[in-house]
Amino acid sequence: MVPELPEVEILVRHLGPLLHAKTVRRARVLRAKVLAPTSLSKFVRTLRGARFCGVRRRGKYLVFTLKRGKSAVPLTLVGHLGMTGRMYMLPADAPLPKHAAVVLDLGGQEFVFEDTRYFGRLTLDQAALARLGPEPLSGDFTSRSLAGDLKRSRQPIKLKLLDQGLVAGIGNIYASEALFRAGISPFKRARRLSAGQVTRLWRAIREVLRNAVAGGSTVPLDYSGAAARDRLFYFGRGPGTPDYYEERLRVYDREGLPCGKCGTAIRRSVQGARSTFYCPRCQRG
DNA sequence: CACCATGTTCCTTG
DNA sequence: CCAAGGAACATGGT
Repeated sequence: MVPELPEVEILVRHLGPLLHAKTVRRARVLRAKVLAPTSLSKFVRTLRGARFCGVRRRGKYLVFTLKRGKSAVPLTLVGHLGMTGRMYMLPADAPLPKHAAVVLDLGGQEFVFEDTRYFGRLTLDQAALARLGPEPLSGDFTSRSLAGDLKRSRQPIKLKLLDQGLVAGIGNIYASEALFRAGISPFKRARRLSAGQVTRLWRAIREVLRNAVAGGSTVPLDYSGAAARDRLFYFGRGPGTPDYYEERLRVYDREGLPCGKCGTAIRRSVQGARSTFYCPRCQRG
């Protein structure tokens, strides 16, 4: 499962207390690509001796704040998990994972950023944050602003929801889920949504994301992915157990299975080279 | 072996 | 200038 806003939110809450007040003794970079555009030497130089003071989330990004010595200006480290990224404290005397990209020595503990596909980032560059639209769970994201932004787009609404400049943090999974919840066809052009549909979509986006955060908060998690199933991103103890999070997804990856509302088989379609899942009966118009 | 999945950036096209 | 579409990235799984 690829991390989206809820998964990053859960991770940030988990990491906050673990990193707080820890000092970076040394930064080891095994894949300089994930630092881009920051250079390896600048990254290592800047982080050495810096002390974590906060972690927050913006869209799907993790934003770490650190301070060096007595300097009043905090420095910012921006992380993104891409598709397969993981961040966690390496268990004592565990070997480094095969695709470890960055390891921060915190003195007796090691913080690891691993990423099999290396699409993720851990960088001093903040440019990506400036391109993000409003936080969906904040007051900046309103039904009115959403309506205004959708009016300017001819894209199918499913694709538009993936635009991080429209609203930050929705990915392929929750885009399908929000549209199902709102009862809107993924193929409908953004500008063609009625006022009522925009309001329903706005509400559905917030509910779907909030529920996922709540779901992930109440379940035992495995942040490293070392277990047979990665519990951070499956949110549960595995297939067949009551808390298995994927079972709470209503349409994503459920092609051919009956819709929970009407029993019609869920369909899969491809939009912009990505899978879209929807109920052809509940999501007309 | 060929091909797919997938978020973001970059490049091209309209 | 802006919206939109598609390739590229990297690796493991099918």
